[in-house]
Amino acid sequence: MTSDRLKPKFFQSGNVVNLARQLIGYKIYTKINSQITSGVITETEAYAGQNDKACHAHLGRFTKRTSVMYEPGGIAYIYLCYGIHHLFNIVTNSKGNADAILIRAFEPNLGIDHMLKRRSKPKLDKTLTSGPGNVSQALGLNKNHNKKSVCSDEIWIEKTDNPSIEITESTRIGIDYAEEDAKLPWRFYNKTSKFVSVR
DNA sequence: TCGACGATGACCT
DNA sequence: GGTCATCGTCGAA
Repeated sequence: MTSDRLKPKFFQSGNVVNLARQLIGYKIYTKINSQITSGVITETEAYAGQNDKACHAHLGRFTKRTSVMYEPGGIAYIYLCYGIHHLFNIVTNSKGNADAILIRAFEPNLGIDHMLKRRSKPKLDKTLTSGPGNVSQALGLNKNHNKKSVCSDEIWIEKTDNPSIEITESTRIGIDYAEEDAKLPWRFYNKTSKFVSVR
């Protein structure tokens, strides 16, 4: 298994659905207060800018919150949901094209003790890092990391060559309001992993 | 200003 | 299966 750190150019591709699929099996790292945590991404969702009713920036909606999504790919979009949960997205595509990938789950690898502490949990189980709110909390991410690069020494992603991945596609979670776009198969997960929020 | 509501998760039965 | 905590953002007034 080889590893390569992804560069911003990787995230500036125009095909967010392809990128979301590719990220399954890649490794996400954060280094917060010199504590390194990492894991293998097991679940993602694609949000395709203005043509996607589920995306915050659909129809070119431009507000203070969504402005970060219009930046060139390779930075984080983190926002608060239900007043409680921070959701971690990666902005993709070129400047002006507001695409993003939501990271919904990963499989813990390094720094599990730090993640347990952040999540106030006694031991490792599936709920540590499945579900987008849990992902951000385990990695130590919050809205202070909004708009920061995901190709930096604080947050980065490594390409891996992992043959045991079996990718399944499905509809996205929690976006019933998006009408026909709610049916798009833009959620991807690794079938062989336990660390997936919904099957 | 203000009211409605959400890309959820934890805990209960 | 169901309930509910909890608050920033947005758009209407």
